Amino acid sequence: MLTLPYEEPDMTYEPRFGGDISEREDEEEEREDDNQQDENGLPRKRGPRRKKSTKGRQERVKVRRHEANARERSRMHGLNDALESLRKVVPCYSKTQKLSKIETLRLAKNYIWALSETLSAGKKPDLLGFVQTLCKGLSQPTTNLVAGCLQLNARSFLTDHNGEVTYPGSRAHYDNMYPYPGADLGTPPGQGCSTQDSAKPSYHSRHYSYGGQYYDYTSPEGGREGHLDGQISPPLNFSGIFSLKHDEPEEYGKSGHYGMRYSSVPGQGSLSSASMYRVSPEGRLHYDLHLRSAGQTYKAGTQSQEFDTGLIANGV
DNA sequence: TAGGCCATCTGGTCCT
DNA sequence: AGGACCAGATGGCCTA
Repeated sequence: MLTLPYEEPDMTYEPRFGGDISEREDEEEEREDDNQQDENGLPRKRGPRRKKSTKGRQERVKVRRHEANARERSRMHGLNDALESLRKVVPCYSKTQKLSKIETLRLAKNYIWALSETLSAGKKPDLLGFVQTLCKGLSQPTTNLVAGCLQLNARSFLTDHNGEVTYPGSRAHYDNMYPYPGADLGTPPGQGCSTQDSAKPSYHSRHYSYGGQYYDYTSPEGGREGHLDGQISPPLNFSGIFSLKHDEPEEYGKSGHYGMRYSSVPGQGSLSSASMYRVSPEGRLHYDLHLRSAGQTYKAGTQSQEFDTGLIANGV
């Protein structure tokens, strides 16, 4: 929040701007400080000489304070800009429902951790585990937001009272929770936060697949995939596109960028036997892993080149 | 209305 | 000396 332009704070002194204060006056006052006794007549202590406060000095102090305030504002704006950039590359970016600073940092940390785990494991990630990692330590609203992006029921992976996620740890568990994708995925796009429990999807026709099962699901908007109300980039979307980041900030196209994308768009390429997901032909879950660093692009899932993490590499 | 979040000011500390 | 960085204080805005 920006407040009104800076106004002069009340000072205990009253500097006069524009006053005719000369350096000579200060020099004279500094000479006064050379006095061997303090104001109580006691011998002057060692240490930096206390300069007598004058209007000119007060004015300069005030000006410096003013400038320091401006620098501090600028510095904080830069910090906030960086934080905004971070918001755009972590899952669940929303212009209308911005993550708080602390939640952004937590989610970013979890995101990095989850991606690292995925890479080091060298096998397909368990979605539920991935999301649980993402949501670890996050507040309930943010957890709901992530759930909304994924269109999962947050209750299924909420943390316990100790702040630890309760992780069922099995695909069977997940399948039991969601025997049918519309049954309790609950949250239609755009209602991911806090309203998901009450949302009853009755509009399923889009292809949906996970864990070898194949479903059908359609967004209430009539097919605009991944559309969330105000969420211009639902990076984690479970309703046809599972995308950890599907709009890429410009700056990350220029420099290094890590991103993952899952897509079920038919005809966008199939997976090899070593692919992350294999589903029905109509709803192939396309998995991409983009690792862009120093101008290089690593893409997994569309070609049959082995990537040393176990993923399929392309363009290496 | 309380609590959360935020922007800003401010003074202290450290570094160049 | 001056700038960067930091943390505490303060007050405004928003939401449950």
